Amino acid sequence: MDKIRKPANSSAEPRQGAQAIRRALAVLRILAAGREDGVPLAEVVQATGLTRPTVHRIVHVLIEEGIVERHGKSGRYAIGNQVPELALARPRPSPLLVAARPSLRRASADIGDTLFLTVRTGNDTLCVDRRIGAYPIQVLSIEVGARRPLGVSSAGVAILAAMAAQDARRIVAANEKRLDAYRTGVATVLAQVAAARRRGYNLREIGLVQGTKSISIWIKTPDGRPAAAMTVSAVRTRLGPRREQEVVDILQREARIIEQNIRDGVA
Amino acid sequence: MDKIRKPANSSAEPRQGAQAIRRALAVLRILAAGREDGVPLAEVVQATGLTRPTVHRIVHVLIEEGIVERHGKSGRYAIGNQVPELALARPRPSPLLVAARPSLRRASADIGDTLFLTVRTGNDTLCVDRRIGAYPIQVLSIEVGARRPLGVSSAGVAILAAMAAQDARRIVAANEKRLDAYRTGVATVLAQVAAARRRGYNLREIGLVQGTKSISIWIKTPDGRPAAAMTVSAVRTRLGPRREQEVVDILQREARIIEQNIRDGVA
DNA sequence: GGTTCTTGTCCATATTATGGACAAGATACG
DNA sequence: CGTATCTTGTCCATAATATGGACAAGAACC
Repeated sequence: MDKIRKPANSSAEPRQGAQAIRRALAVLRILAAGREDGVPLAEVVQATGLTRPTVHRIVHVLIEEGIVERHGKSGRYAIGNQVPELALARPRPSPLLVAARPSLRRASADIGDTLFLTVRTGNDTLCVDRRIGAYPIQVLSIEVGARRPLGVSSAGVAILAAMAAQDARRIVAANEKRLDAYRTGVATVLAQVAAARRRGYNLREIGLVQGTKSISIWIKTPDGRPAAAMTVSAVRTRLGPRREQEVVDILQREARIIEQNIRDGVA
Repeated sequence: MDKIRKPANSSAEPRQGAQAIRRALAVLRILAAGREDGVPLAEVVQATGLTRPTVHRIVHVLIEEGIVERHGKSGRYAIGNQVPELALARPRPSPLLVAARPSLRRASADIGDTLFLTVRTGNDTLCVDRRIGAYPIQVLSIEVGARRPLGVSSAGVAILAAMAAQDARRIVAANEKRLDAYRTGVATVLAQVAAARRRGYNLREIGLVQGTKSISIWIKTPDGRPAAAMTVSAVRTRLGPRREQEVVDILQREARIIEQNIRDGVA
């Protein structure tokens, strides 16, 4: 009699026996979003959906291990020294960054406004590169290292727009608890995603900073899933309809080149 | 009736309720020592002292979470992309690095041989900076990011020599299982530590690479505990007794300056 | 086509992590 | 200066989780 076997863990069904580790990582990712300033315990509780004793325990164990630090005055929790230390084990920049570098240089020179490269990491977006353009007014709101729930930033909406609608919905739903903090919600995000999907790129008329406008173009890996987005942010007056189209053309051209580089294994 | 309270967790008694998380971190640190190439499962088992099913489970959960990667061909496990991503949350270089930078520049210029800055992290040493000197023959064996059990590298011995003998013994004992891989052992290491303590710095006549010689000077934090070491490595012929003393003088001068910078909070 | 590696999986079990409830500081307010 | 309202910290009985012994399946080597 044949035994019925599970299909050899085909990367979808979650492996069990490590709840605590997964939770610790969820906590870490929330702390990462707080950058240097860190995050108060209550906010970690809210964002992860875990109970307070659990978060407290996890965070304090991570402190003992040097993975998390606590800011003296504020009592906020932040990513600790050991994390960059562990990161040193990977000396080389990510393949994506290598593939994108020449394009970023070119596009930044051609456009002259601030250019961001934002990757998807789990349910977050993470800004991994920023190029300042030649034009004297630059939008510098987002810094390298900035991490947000997918759906909050212009780049995040673009990335969601480039995946199957169902996947996008699942991710946004998973981020629901975290969206409040950014004054948005599941419905708003999904509407933006739908609009971006129709348009072929994402346009944000009202940036996080008043009077700015952003254009985001997605970048897909060979398997067809979006891995990143390039975003141009500028004061609104710099991005009239005509120039908008110019910028979109440049970004789309470069996005295709980056995708080609990834396929060719330029890394 | 007064309740007897534990002394408010004075940083020594280990907090419990997170065995799995601690184990996962132990695994990560071993993987970090493997750098890009990674580490086979069996070696992680050996180094951590955990059972194989446990390590297997931990490692695979970390893969699902993107914290660990697996190298296609070799099947070795290595630190994954998400770790540097998390590290981006700490944009600023460590205070120690800031405090040490000018001294490294000066010492490298004065000495002309390869200069390393190595920090202690847990029970490991981690090379965080390397300066190539002007002399045409340079010892480049150790790279930035290299991680070893405390006691294996010249810098590690120096750091152990600068702490209370008892603490040093405890750390070396904790690393016992990992020392085999480097062809050394508890007794050898402790002998080297004792010699370095007497001398005031560490001297290694036979470097990991044949025909090289290393000098390591420790750097202490204001609380008196060693946090790092500066090491000069050169071909043996470059470091006769006279020049050895010169190099030691320079390194010791700069070590004191770095310690002063740390005290003054130059960061 | 065995022999010896290393890696992967299963599952009963004991150990561990969990979270409700309570406590203690901090900060604001009348 | 008391008390109300936060946020953070701790305890401990209990359920649920992680554990590891035993077995299985690939690789690699001869």
